[in-house]
Amino acid sequence: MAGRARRTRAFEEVLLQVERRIADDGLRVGDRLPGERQLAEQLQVSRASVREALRVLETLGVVSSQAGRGPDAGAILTSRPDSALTDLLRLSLGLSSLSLREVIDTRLMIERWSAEHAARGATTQARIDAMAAARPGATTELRPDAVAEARPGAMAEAIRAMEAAATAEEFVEHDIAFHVAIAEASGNRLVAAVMRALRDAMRRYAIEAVERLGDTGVLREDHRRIHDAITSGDAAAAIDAVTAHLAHAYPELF
Amino acid sequence: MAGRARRTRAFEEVLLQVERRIADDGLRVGDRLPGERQLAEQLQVSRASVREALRVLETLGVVSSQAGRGPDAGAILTSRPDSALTDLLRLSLGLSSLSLREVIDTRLMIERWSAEHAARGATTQARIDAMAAARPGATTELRPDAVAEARPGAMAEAIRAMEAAATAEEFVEHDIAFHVAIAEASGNRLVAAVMRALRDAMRRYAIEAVERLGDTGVLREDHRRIHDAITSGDAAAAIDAVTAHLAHAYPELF
DNA sequence: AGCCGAGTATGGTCAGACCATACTCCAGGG
DNA sequence: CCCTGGAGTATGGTCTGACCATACTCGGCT
Repeated sequence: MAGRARRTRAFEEVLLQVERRIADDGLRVGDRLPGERQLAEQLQVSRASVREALRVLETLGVVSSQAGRGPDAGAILTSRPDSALTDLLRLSLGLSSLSLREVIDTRLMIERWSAEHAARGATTQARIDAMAAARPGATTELRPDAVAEARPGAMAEAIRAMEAAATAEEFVEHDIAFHVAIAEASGNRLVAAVMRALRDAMRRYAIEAVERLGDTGVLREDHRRIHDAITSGDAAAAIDAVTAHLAHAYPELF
Repeated sequence: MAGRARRTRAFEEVLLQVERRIADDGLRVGDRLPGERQLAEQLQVSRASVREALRVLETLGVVSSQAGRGPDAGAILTSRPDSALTDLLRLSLGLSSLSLREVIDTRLMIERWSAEHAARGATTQARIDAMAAARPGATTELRPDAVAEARPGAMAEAIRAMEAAATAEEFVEHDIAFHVAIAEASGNRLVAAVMRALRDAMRRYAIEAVERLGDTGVLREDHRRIHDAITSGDAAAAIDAVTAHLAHAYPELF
């Protein structure tokens, strides 16, 4: 080893091996990884190094650890990229390595895309409803076989909740639910995950924006327009509506 | 603690405290965190727990650790969300929790947006060139104060390199560089980071697609069209060109 | 049959040691 | 005076071994 590139750390080797094992053994969500002690012995590293690798995988939303015994214990493969994305964006914003402007521009891109595709998909809403009926609960887990994560009534429900919201915090909470529902209705889980992460990371700024605005009437009216456009399958109107909505929410950036 | 929610682990507490310290002390990229031993004593946890937290932050691209002594040693705050995004996407694809279709649809969204904004920004290219002249090197670090990461000649350079590529791997390498350059030319670092992550995570599939295609003539012609549209500031043409390009690269998905 | 406690496998945490790395500083020679 | 080389040291990287907390498993007792 010439030494100009840092020697691979032990936990990185574990990471590689675990990823290779996932690919080679065709491991799927729900499968279990070997225990920390066993993995340490197999890979000839200390348990501490194995733990660091598992912590990384947990951060990336790939595994979930559970103490105790039985089928649910140990490191289980999962798939929740949302929280990793959220942490990433929140910390990047905190370090000012991303400007609010860039984040909101990105959000506008995603909102327009989501609204368009949600509207286009509205014609097949009946099919989605039928599949959604089989959903076990409000799990946020991304499941490989799910065709759509969309909860049919989620958008309307969020609109109602916003009417009843007493504080900016409450309002923003349901506002996030509304916009995430649109992204989920687009049928693309990656886009939905990014939307969720963006909104979670921006929560603080959204609350400030609402407080600065004072009256949420304009925003609520926007939501109704967006909802109507999507449910009636009018993609062009949906795009216009979300664009106007963002301009209303962040007038200083437009 | 009622116990229904798992007790916070030690490293999570460290994570919270470090993030709080970043916010409260106004730490910026380049600043140093206390050493592992010192942090462990301050927070009354073991060094192993501190290390697990640092590993998480490193995964999220927020810190970078360097052994030894001096100003560059220790845990330094950085901002490289790209690799975290890449790992996230690659592992999600590996676990089949995201379909290739979803990833490519997302890519199309970003490509269209990037091409459009890169074309719009082409008129201010002279200004960007001037700022780029002051760039120290080809660092991939996201710097807070950078207005644009765009390297002026990057697109043309990648096009030339693709002409000379002998293998699918080589071709894809420069293809990635080309598309990332477009995203960087849009001036939005978050979008550029997502593009880079998408392409890195998809590298394997892109190589397969190129091999399946056999002849890269169509793709190379597309690249020229895209480049021309962007440099001439024709946003509509740029959008059309990238859309056609993606359809050529993945005919089976359109 | 049912319940309850011992056993045990699993992750969570800690303490302490040692190694590798890379800068700092100072003594000695040129 | 400057330069060079080695000792000193602060930092991350790794390992060992221990103990705790949790939660299932199993067997024996009622």
